[in-house]
Amino acid sequence: MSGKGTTIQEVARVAGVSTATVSRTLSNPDLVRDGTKKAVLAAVEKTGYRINRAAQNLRKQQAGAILVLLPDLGNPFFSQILSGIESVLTTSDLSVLITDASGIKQSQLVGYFQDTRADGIIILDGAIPHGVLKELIEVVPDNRAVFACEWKPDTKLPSIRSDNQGGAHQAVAHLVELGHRKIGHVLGPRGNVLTKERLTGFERAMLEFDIDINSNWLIDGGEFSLEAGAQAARQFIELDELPTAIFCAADLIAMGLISEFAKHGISVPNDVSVIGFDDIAIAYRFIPSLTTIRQNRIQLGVLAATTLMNSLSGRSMPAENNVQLVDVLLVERESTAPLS
Amino acid sequence: MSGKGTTIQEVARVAGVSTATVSRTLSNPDLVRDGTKKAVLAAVEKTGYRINRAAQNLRKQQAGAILVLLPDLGNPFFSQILSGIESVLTTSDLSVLITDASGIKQSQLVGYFQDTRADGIIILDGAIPHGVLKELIEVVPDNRAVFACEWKPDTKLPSIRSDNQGGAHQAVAHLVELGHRKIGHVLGPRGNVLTKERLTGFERAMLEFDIDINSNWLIDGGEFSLEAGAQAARQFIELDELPTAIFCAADLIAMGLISEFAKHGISVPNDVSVIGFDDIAIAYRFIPSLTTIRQNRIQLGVLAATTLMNSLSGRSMPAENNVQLVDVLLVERESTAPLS
DNA sequence: GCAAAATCTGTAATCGATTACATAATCATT
DNA sequence: AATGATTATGTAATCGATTACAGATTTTGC
Repeated sequence: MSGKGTTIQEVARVAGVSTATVSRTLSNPDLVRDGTKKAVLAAVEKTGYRINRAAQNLRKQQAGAILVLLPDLGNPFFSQILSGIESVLTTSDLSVLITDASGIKQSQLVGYFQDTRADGIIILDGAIPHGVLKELIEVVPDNRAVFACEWKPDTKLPSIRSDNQGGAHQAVAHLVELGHRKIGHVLGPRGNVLTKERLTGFERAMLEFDIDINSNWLIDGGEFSLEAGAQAARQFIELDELPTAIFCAADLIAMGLISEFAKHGISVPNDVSVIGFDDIAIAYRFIPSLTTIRQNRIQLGVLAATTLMNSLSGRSMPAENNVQLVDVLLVERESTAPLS
Repeated sequence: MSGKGTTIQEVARVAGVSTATVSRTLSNPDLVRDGTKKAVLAAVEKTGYRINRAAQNLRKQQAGAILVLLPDLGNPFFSQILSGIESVLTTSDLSVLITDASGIKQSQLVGYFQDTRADGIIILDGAIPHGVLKELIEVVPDNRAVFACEWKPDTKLPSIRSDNQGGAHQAVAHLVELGHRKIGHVLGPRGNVLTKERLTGFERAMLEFDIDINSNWLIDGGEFSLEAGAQAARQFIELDELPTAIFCAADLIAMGLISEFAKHGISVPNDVSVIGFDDIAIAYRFIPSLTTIRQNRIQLGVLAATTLMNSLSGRSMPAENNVQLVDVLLVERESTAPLS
């Protein structure tokens, strides 16, 4: 009944068997005879037994938890990915530890593994410093880390990501279809892989559509944030000529840009069309509602968690350079319009 | 050097002392002589020893983690609170487990304590069902749970919350100051404590300013979400007369409302002023930028974590019905304007 | 310099589950 | 019914840290 502090010994006593049998019944039922099994389960029920994770973890030399490393807990982009991760991991007995890379010291990160607080890690932050990652990989076996969303090009950890190039390409294609040929691009953080991929997709599309890239219209946002977009808007305004359409590397950038444009009397989409990337929740309700490239964030989370779980349980060894690409989707809304 | 799997035994051997001394040096240095201490620390350094948490937790009968229960991981409102919580707990050796109430079954929640995966819990979800909470309180000692942001009126757990009534009052006062007297209110989820408090603040202010409340303008949003706001807008539009100002129980509601108004040609703040509650990041960049009541989310998180930590470590017993009220702040932006 | 008090350190039990190995029970075969 | 093969269960060591208790060492007071 009480359940308070019942141990496996207690259950064994009640069921009239040894602790070994109780343990087997619970974790490897095939090994025990039906009658015994029933007796044990009855005893478990009666005593309200719950396993002691600390003891189990100590014995099995595991942590029972996986760590999720976010670049920024404050960015709404990540919450749905977390949902996806959670939904997978809670079906197993793994807990989810979440930590914010911004505040963390590198030794802390490695520490999670060294003192067995985490069995694996999902890295959502491609900006993780080289040194930290190197140290991490020394301590953490290959099969215990995966990248999701972002990644580091020169590592061989598995990576789950959206089709960023394809998305950027779709964005440009959409703008071209609307008649635009004066197209700008606000990039994300310098050096970020997503920035690079989306830029590559942008360039490929421009080449394909035979449009010259005007380097004045290629603006370095510096980060995936509202303020980065606002800052980019100010830079655009200083120019002699504005593009007629702008592809932003993130929804937050796009919204910051549109907002700052609005403050200067530049109207989207009348004066300029803007397309974002991500499709965060607010995009649909922004004014104007934001045309964007939707990332399937739930699926990114689910795949990352599944990949890690499988590889932890040894069910499938991750291939080196194993990349899972998740499709993106153009969502047409009101921030883009035909060239008038 | 390696650090891989060095145990306290190894350190003891290297330092030429017993494991007891190593343990004491690390967790209770006052008990050991300076010379010995130095030798032990040198050995720790040399071997790269990291404590094994599972072993420590087992022996100390603790989990080394606290659980944060969110109503909805997808809501950006919570991320900063998490930052606050994290910042406090990582300074101690506690890990942060995060879980989403929406998907969780009640037994799972209690399970975190029964199998010693969590030492304490921060509940950010006042909508937690009565049954679950009751069960939780039976299992979890009083000093191991705190409410943050939301709470249940009929429990005596400590609670850290914003001054919701005061905030609502400020919101109305702001509107009245701008000359408005036809004031509406979009409520949050039915039965939610925040909804009630903010409604009470609204009513108190209206009474104080001697304005009758028009029940047509009191609209039940149903949840704290963009769609709730949009739905409320549609209800307003059906009415014979619109209020000149609307206080929304959350920023998301306000933005949904404004967005839907815009789709119907109703302009904010020209046709109607709108004020929100929370001051989430996007509020400043929404078009129009949103006048709102700012909650100090970081501080809410910090206080919640600090309160729980103190009470876990026995440093301060939480008083029953211990409520810490955090001040809110009116942030004037462009979604409210003088009555024309 | 010596006894008593105070401080430091070591021995070994303990936390609760898992599992290698040994033993017991059951089954299959002739 | 006897044998060997198979399956089920029990015994006890183990994971790595903490801590009660005892024993050793140092300090204090005179």
